[in-house]
Amino acid sequence: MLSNISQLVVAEGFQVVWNEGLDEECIPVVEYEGSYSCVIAGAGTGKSFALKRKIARLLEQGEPPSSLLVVTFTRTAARDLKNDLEELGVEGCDIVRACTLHSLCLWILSRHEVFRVMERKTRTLLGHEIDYLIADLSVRLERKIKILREQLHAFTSAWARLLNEEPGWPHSDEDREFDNELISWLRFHKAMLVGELVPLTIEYLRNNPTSPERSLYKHMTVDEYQDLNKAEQRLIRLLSEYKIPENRTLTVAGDDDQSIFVTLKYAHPEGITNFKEEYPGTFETTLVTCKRCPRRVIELANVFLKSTKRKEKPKLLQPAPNAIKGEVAILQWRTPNDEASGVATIIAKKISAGEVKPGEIIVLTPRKQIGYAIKNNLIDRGIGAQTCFSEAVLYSKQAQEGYAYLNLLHERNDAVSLRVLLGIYAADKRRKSYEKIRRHCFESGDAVIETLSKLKSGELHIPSTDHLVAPYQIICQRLQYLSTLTVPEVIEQLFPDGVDEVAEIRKLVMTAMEGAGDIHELYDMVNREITQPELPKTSDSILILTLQKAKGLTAKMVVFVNCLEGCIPYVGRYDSKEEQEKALAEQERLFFVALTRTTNILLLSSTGIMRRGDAARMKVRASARRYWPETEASRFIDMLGPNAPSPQPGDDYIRHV
DNA sequence: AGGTGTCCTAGCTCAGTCCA
DNA sequence: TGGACTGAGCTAGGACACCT
Repeated sequence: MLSNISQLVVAEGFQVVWNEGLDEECIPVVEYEGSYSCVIAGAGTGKSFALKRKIARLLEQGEPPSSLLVVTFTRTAARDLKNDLEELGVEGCDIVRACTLHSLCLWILSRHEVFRVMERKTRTLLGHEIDYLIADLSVRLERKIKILREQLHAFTSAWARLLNEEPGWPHSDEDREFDNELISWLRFHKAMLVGELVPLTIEYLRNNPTSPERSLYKHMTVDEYQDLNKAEQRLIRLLSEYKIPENRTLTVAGDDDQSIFVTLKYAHPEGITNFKEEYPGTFETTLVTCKRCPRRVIELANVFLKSTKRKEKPKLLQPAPNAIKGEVAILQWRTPNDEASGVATIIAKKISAGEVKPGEIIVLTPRKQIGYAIKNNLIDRGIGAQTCFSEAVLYSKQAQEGYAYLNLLHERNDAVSLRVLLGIYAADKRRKSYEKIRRHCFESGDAVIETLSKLKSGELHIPSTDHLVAPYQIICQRLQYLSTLTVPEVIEQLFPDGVDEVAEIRKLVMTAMEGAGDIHELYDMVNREITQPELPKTSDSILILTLQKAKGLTAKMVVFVNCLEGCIPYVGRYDSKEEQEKALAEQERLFFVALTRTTNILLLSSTGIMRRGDAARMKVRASARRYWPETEASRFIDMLGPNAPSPQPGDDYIRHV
């Protein structure tokens, strides 16, 4: 479809015919010229395609590309969008800003005025760095680590949900004390929490109504709007409501049925269903013709939506007129090992029969463990497979240490990395001594690095800080040495080959090195990869991923493994019934997303028994009293209705492939 | 002498594991 | 199902070093 259009563009002298390749349902989305439009688009209804066309139309009509902003949910989506626009051959598309909200905020905040005004720096803390923040706060506030963690969680969630703006938001003195100490630590270390990015950007924009960022973009497009939290939706509002330039437009698109980040990121899916109330005069379109899924899948997905009983009138999908019938099968295996090898066998058979290519297959799993098992089974059969879970690259102390040095080579004054290195191999992170130094810094106005240098030279004396001076000396020497080395030599020093603890980060750094000219570029790339990982671009291997990662993906064949009660739906422990209901609703949407990824084949697979220990670890519900208890297939499979294929033993299915 | 901080160990809790 | 075991992660407290 795309190649037709690019030919068309060339043939007609860079004039895209807007309705070419668009069905009737999507045309109004592209043509609408008013201020606000909201596209509620069911799975596979061509929402992204329509948005792209709208952008192309704006550019062709002479809107300057620098006045266009497209916010996507992942870096992968932003990259794909730009590639597709380029393929369309629209002039100026490379200048259009297509990025995630995260990087938009980083960009806005890192402009010099913002840093000065806010007295903050856009240096976000990673997971292990937060441990040091907590350790230091535990000295200051004399509270236990566990309690501080809870308070930190409450702090970020309140900001994400804009709770602090609601009247009557209960905020105890203890919480306020925590907030103050937290902010003080962050200011001192010139750092911020990822969760603060959006609230700080909001604060900046609100306090500076004439800031250039507010009038920078004339046409804004936000994809996956249902996955934004309240703060993020507020930010979009701030960026779009300023009167200059005139005739601004805001287009949001998404699907509340596919909102899967409510419990994970406090997403606010009501934002899209209530969009027209919040933005009066909104032109709302609902897309229901699914151009992705086969008839059989659409039929089952609709039955599922109805049986969740979440809405009086569920938004049902319509098959496209030319939709194929497709294939859906529900398989059951005896044990998890049988499932892993059976699924691999099916995939191998389908590939050798020429039905699908490896790059057209995705395996969805609610748990990593079975994902790894399937990957190994596929590789044993000579088929390329890649797991793609959010693995902590910085899980080991050595990796954290190397990363901190890399950080310091990039920015010598990075207080967070210095803090990490000072306490890294001490069980208590040398928090008490560090607190002394911090106190001195507050009184003298010196930075940590200056204080430590003075302590080292003997110019200054603070009792009980010798334990910090010794590591500081080592850090200085090491940095001195590292700065004389070339980039590849630095990598060999920090992340040596053959050391298990740094193998993961070494892989990442080596890939980044290919595109990096110097240590600063290397750091930028590594940091971006760690904070905003991208899906690998593969055409010849099977992707094995979690449901959250599969957001926005399409594949010819989708295998959903471990379809077990307890895995999906997984409802953790919640205090209130209300929260539990919310979690269940999200699991239903997750399952709906899984169902609607395929263009041809959908396999749902589960096992009959599982070792008790494995079941407990994976939170699978298992019958009692046995070492190999029986497991239950997910209740969601029953909710596919009487027309769903009946579950069959996996081995029977293999015989018929 | 008394205070402070580190290091070390014992002990606690919790979750997972394993078995009758 | 229930009870014993194990290991991880954390904390409390003692021994020790160092400072005032």
